Amino acid sequence: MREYYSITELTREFDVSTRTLRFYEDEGLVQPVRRGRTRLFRPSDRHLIRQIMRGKRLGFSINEIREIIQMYKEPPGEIGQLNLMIRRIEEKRENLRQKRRDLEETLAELDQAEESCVERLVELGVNT
Amino acid sequence: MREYYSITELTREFDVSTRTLRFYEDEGLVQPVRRGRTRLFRPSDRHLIRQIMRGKRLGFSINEIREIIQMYKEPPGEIGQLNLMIRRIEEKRENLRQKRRDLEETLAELDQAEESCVERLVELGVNT
DNA sequence: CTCTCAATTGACTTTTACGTAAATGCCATG
DNA sequence: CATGGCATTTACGTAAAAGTCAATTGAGAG
Repeated sequence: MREYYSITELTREFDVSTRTLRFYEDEGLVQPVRRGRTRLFRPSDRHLIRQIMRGKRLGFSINEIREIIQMYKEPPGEIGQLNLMIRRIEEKRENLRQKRRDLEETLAELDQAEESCVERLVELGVNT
Repeated sequence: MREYYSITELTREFDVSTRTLRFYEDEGLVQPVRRGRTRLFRPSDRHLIRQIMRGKRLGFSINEIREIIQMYKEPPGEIGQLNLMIRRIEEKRENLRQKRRDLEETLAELDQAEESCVERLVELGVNT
């Protein structure tokens, strides 16, 4: 496992701009270490970026992504906090399950749409 | 089946503002008929709004939603257009399948996170 | 040391998706 | 008829998430 990644390496890997990665740093989503002023991203930062991109593709806002990332971290030590955390996780999961339903419905409708197109194509093919 | 819905009925049903529905009209996503200046939404408009909301929950932009809605419509009559449409639909489906993978991964990680919390809770419970 | 090139910082701009306010229309009800 | 309750239009505002640009800076090659 590599120890450090440069910012441009990661911009290439994830197809984002340096501006974006710095923005994520400003937002506290990643904390690359510094050698002088140069950012050195560790594997853990890289993994976080992967999770951020996933969140983005799913349409989560930066704040929501921040929340989700919080959940991946070490569980808190206090019982109240733990219960709160569990409740939040359950909420997010329900949210994701809703997205999954939306997704399946949309896929189903697109299947239908494609079928209509293919049928129409067959009709046209037959009439030629 | 109801013939018409008022704008406020729909704002309540979908929990959006009138501004939003008018915005969707400006964007050409719905075309309610008019009685005088008053908008009358038909069942088809209502169905479109449902699809729009689904798209939004999945993180699609207005433009992407517009594209998807295009796909649900009557297939075009010309062969070239049909083939193009089919290709586009396939692209969207691939896009959705990616989202599904993202979603499953995120759900899996949240499962893990919750488990960690519960374990931690058990430890604390035992030590008390 | 100088040159160069990538990296950084900070400021300003842009796009998307609405929110909000003001002024006004339409109409049923007391 | 005036009052309340939706509706409409026009216009300006705004938050999120970067994009863009300019001015520096630092580190390594020669």
